[in-house]
Formats: sequence, C-alpha cells, structure tokens
Amino acid sequence: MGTRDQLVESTRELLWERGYVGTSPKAIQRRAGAGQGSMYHHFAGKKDLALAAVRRTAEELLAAADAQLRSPGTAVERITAYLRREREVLRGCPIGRLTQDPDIVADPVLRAPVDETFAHLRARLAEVLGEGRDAGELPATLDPTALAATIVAVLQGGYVLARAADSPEPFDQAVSGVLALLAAH
Amino acid sequence: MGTRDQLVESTRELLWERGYVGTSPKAIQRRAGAGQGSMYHHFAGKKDLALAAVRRTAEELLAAADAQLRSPGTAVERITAYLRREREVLRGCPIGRLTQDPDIVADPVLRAPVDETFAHLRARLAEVLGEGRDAGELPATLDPTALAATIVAVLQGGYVLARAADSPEPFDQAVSGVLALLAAH
DNA sequence: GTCTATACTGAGATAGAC
DNA sequence: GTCTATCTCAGTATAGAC
Repeated sequence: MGTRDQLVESTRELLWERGYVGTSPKAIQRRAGAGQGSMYHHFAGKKDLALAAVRRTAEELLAAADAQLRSPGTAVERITAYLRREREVLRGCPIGRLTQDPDIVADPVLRAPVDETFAHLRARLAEVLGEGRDAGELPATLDPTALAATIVAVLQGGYVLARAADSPEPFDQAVSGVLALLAAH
Repeated sequence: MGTRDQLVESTRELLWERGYVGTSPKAIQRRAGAGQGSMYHHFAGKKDLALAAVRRTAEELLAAADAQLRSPGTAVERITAYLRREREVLRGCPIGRLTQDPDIVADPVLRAPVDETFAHLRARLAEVLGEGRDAGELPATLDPTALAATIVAVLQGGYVLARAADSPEPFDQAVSGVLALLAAH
C-alpha cells in the first residue's frame, strides 16, 4: 500500500473515531507514518483528504449492504439478516456519524457522499419491501418508502442509543422491536 | 440573567451546533459576551462548563417529553403526538448528537446525563406501551421495552437521515413508517 | 516525492492587577 | 467578579531544500 493509501486509511479511521472537526492533519500524518510534505503533496489539504476517505467508506458500506439485501430469501428474511448482521455497534456508523459534523453538513461537496449513501440504502430497502408486498408476504397497504426510512432510522438511532448507554443492548432491542412489528404485519 | 447563566446558555447552543470537540472556550466567551477571567472564575474549565450545559439541556428535554407522554389520550395517541410534535429536525437532537463526541462518550461524568436521558425516555415510553397493551389497545404479545427502544431510535435515526439529506422529509417518513406498523398492530 | 523550516492563528489555561 | 497579560502546544498551511 502506497503512502497515499496509508493517508486515506488513516483518515478513514480517524473520521470514524473522532469526526471531521476532531481530526487534525497532524494526527493523520502520525497514524499514517507520513510527513507534512508527503500529505500536502498527495492532497490539497484536510478537506480534500477527507473527501477521498468518505467516498471510499461510502462505497464499501453500500457494497456490503447491497450484497446482503440481494442474497436469496424472502423480503423479511433478507431484512432480518441485514439488521441482525454482525456490527461493531459501539463504534457507530462511519457514515451516519458524519451528519453530526457541522463542517461536513455545511459543505455540499463533503455532504454529498453521505446523502447518496442513505438515499441509495433507503431505495434498496424500499425495493425489497416492495417485492415482499407484491409477493403477498407483506400487507398490500404497506408503504415501502416510509418503512425503508424507518428501518434505516432504527439502525442509525440504535447506534446512538448504544453509544449513550455504552452497551449494545438498546441497539438490539430497537432492532427486535421493529422486526416484531414487521413479523406481526 | 447573570454572566454565569449567559455562559451556560452559550455553551448549550454551541454544543448543539458544533459538539464538544468543536466548541472552544473562546467561542463560548465571545457568544456570552464574557471574558476569560469571568469564565474561569465561574467554572473550572471547558469540561465543567459543558457538564452544567448538558445537565440543563437533559432536564429540559425530559420535562418536555414527560409532559407530552403523560397528557390524556390512548397509548397510540400519545405516542403519535410525541413523534409528530413540532421539531427543528435539521438541527438534530441536542442530546443525541453528543453520542458522536469521542470526548463525551469516553468520560463517564459527561456521558452520564446523556445515558440517563435516553434511559428515562425509553422507560417512560415502555410505560405508555404497557398501558396500551394492558388496555387491549395493543396486542398482548407486544414487548414494551423493545418497542420503546425502537421508537426512540426512529427519532434519533430520523434526525441523522434528515441532516444527511438536508431535508426533514426522511425524518417524517421514518415516523410515518413506524406509526403505520403500530396502527396495523 | 519527501523533508525541514517557518508562519500565523487558535485552544486551553494560569497569574496577578483592578 | 472581571480584565489583561502571558504561556505552551496544536491546527493548518506554505516555501524551499534535497
């Protein structure tokens, strides 16, 4: 892995752990084992580096979600698998956490990959829910778009509750709660 | 309002807007119209001031939620009113956003009020759900604890989605989705 | 490509005068 | 109680040597 990639990887980690405001160029360099000159040679500055890092993280997250939601099974099975998959709950969501970063949200360029990630995720979930409804597995009155937003929100809010409690428990409860409602249709 | 209160109010605003890491003593002083000496006279430092601010915000949030959830009406009515009440969605939750602050989560003293707020909120919601279940309004199989976590998560996650999209729409959809599931019991 | 030097501002706090 | 001075270190970047 080249120095450039080391810088991007270190930035990804730090953005996840400390957010944009809490991440300094110096800290990135330290973690990447690169010097000032090296960083400013490869990137225009902190923002430029963050953009590369966020894009990469967003890509990975979507690829994983897509694979999971497209695996075989009924709609409810696929959604259950997605919600219940192994997660490092206490670390939170590397993309969702960026929405609390004023400098990210205020900048259209930095916010764009975050926005697209959730838009894509909701669309994919709505697709699955629509399939379930059309197959008669879910009630015909169900609104796939709204419910897709609910499901993503349960995940994102679950992370918030888990971090507040310093325990994965409320995350698991939130997921159980929505799945119970879904199963009872 | 004394200088001390001005400092706490300014800190509350800044914590909401920029988080703990993104809020500096100097910025607080500027906003409060107070000098260095004044701030360090009333508070031991940034952390001490933040603690006072977070406690105050937590108190207010809980008082408002309690009042709403204890107002007259069926369980579903009260929960609907709570979820649908007027919110400044794009500003996010002043308590929930703190869970993304590494320095808050890492410090037991600073995290405590955040933890307690959500614990209290979930307990209150579970109470309401339990009443609805006992009254036959909601199915007997319903798990109040899990569903309470789900509802709080939908709110917190709704804020995340709204800020990502720079629009309240996904928040409203997430709320609609969970209410639809609840109404269909 | 990477290093060192330099610059300037702000973070966070202490000290002592008023 | 509040003000100003001062301190040390970090944030963010540019310049130019190697």
